[in-house]
Amino acid sequence: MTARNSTMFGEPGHAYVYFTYGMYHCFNAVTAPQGVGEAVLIRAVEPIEGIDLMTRNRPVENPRNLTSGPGKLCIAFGLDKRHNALDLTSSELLIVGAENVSPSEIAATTRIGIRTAADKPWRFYIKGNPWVSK
DNA sequence: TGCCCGATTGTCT
DNA sequence: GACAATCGGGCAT
Repeated sequence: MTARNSTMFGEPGHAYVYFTYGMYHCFNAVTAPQGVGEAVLIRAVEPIEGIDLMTRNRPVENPRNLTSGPGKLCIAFGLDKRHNALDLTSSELLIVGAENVSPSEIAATTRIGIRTAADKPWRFYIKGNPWVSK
């Protein structure tokens, strides 16, 4: 645990937003009890509402390019370090509800974009969904 | 105090 | 498919 990643060791259900590559932010959800360093990186989302606002934040010609990466979706959502440690159940930044996706529709593959533990099957997405990151 | 590199992205070839 | 952009954290001196 360091000062930078301390929120990942904090209360679950909170946002963990960190700055990387000198120009991008990554949005994670803390997923383990306090004291355990665990979080899930949101690598991509399917834009449904507020697409006009997202496009203003991140002008792109193809909507498929709007939120199809961890850095991209933070730009489109306007997320930065100010949102670090926000409560994802009761703040301005929420993760709500869920589509009724059955486990059989969810694919698990090896992780991408990293060197450490790249062989772990910890990358999850809805099979056939065109909004998945690459 | 110095130095390397990062759950990336966009651009150019 | 290779590479530059860009900067603060984290580890080595």
